[in-house]
Amino acid sequence: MEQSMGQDSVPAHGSFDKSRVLNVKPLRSLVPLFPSTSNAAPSSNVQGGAPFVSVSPSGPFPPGISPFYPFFFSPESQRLSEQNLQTPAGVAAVPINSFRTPTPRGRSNRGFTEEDGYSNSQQVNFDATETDTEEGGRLRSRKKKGKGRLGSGSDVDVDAVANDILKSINPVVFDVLNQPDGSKDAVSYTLLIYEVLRRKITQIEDLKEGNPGVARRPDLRAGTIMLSKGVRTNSKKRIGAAPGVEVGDIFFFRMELCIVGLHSPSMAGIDYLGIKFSQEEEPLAVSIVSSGGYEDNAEDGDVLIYSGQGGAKGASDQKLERGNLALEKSLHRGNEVRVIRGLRDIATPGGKIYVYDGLYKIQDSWVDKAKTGFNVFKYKLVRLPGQPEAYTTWKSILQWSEKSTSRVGTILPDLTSGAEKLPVCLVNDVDNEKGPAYFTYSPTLKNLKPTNPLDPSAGCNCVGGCLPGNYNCSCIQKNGGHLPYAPNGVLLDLKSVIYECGPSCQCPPNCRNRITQGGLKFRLEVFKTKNKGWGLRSWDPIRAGAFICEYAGEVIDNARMEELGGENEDDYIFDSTRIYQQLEIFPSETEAPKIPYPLYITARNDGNVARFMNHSCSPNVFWRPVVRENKGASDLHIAFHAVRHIPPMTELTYDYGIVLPLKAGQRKKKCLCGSAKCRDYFC
DNA sequence: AGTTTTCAGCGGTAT
DNA sequence: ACCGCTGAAAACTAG
Repeated sequence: MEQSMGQDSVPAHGSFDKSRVLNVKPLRSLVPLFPSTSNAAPSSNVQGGAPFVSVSPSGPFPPGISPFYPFFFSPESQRLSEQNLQTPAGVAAVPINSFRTPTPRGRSNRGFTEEDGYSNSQQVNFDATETDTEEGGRLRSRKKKGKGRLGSGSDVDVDAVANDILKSINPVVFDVLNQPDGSKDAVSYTLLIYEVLRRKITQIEDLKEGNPGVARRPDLRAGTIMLSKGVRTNSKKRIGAAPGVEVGDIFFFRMELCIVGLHSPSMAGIDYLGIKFSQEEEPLAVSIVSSGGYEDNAEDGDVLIYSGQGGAKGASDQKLERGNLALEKSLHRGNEVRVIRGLRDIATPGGKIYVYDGLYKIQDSWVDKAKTGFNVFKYKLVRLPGQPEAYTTWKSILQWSEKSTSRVGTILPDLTSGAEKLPVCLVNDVDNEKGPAYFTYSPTLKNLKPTNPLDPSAGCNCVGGCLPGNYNCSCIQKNGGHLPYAPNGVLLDLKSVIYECGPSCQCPPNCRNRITQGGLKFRLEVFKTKNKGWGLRSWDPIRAGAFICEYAGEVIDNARMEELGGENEDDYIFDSTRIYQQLEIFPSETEAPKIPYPLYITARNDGNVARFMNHSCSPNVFWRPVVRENKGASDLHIAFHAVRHIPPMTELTYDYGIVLPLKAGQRKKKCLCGSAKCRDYFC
């Protein structure tokens, strides 16, 4: 049964209403910094040349390319936004044509030179004419494909689109990627670009029905394109940590490990330095992926018994060669080996998740007999001390799932009192505070006033659900001709407004165009942070683009909004009119966000988990306006999605944005996000 | 749940 | 240039 979408569901059943939690003043990350005065110029707040710009995620993309996340921007638009730093709202839009302007050679190439000595065939060339190496590669892969995939012209589409996407990346990004050593930014950019490519390819493939039986692998296609164009980081194989990849980082595809330089083989479990490349006399192991495919076992979280490779699926003895030899040599050498743990994730259907578990050393090796009776090499790896928790966090969560009592610091097992499909627990393991201030848990928007339809229609008629390629679907039309979500529900592209199906549509609740209407999909918890009051995090891994929650609360009008400034300040306001700093590299656009109309929500008295999300200048969550058709009018909601893959127990944060100009009496808050790109305050 | 099918990087070896 | 190996991943089959 579908969860009530009513406007005012406030579950308060039983004699004790647990949704009213103890009365303690919430802190969030709000510490008043300085009273707003007219000359409190934020000059010192713009660090690292990152301007506050008004960002519209819909931007000058060529036809057929819908931008995915707001981190692509043409050099032209970037220049404009810098020029218009002081008046972000008045920036002129970049004409679509300007996108097509050929990037000057020197510019587009400057990110990739031969200085790493590795990129012989990796010089970036996004021009329509392909390089020799690229041509060769494509011919070769065609040949390998043989009879498959005949006549589908999909390669042309994909390559053209991929080139257009890569061309639209800010050259500054390539400067970062081109550093011989990786960095957090480089890893982040690489993965974001990969997501864009992969999803775009998914979308293209999604459109053409047919070709059943042909394994479409957008993950591999995207990876290949990036590797061939040199859009990657840590391309030099090395022993020890891969700079920019942090212990605990999660990945959903083997190709992701590859492009960030964590583990280069696309399939094999052991990565090693061969004799040729290293100056060494012997091969040395660099990293392993432990996926449980062999008869491995782990004594505890810090010890791993890893099986060697080969042996023809257990039908013959393994030999001391390749990866096995490298592991043996590394045992004697005592060098560090990166370990990636592959896990089966229940939430990800049929999917695996890879957790970077940090550096290990090989302590022992022996020959074992497999069940089939053949020889298997075994290696005992021990985790180096002093590294952040990673794999053990997953094991802890598994334990909590089995019996909730084993979790220390639990205040409430479910602060929603059943209002959500999944419980949201309340935890404090840092001090004695018993919970945030009173509020009523409400998963939906109250006081929602459907307003003038943006694009009048009676809703769609897709009785069986909206499907890609159905151009008769009015909802698909409003989204520019395709569904905004992938089959697994992640947001595929980032228009300024997402048009979902609504009450007026004929499609069922499980329609793929109703992703934000199904309630929580991840087990979230509200927890006490060390210095920012209460915060929000997830027990489950969250993939980039996944829907997390909407901003619930009471919709208020502009007049009421004015009252809430100054003395009566409301720390639980969502204000769609704020100005947002570009996310990381983001931003693209120069026109203001095209939200249909200003939306103000207060979650002080009524709200959902979103009210606990703290601000960060380097957030891992972003929001999009969602419009749903409702009896000839439009409902507007705010949906939060993951910017990138978010490991379990990582705090969820979004950019609160800033108010320009500050209202009378309104104060700026000292930002405690601690990110390297912190702009010191927010509103 | 198992099986089948097509994947793509990279070390090693042969040109 | 090729060969061959490989703890992938999706789709399909069977139960």
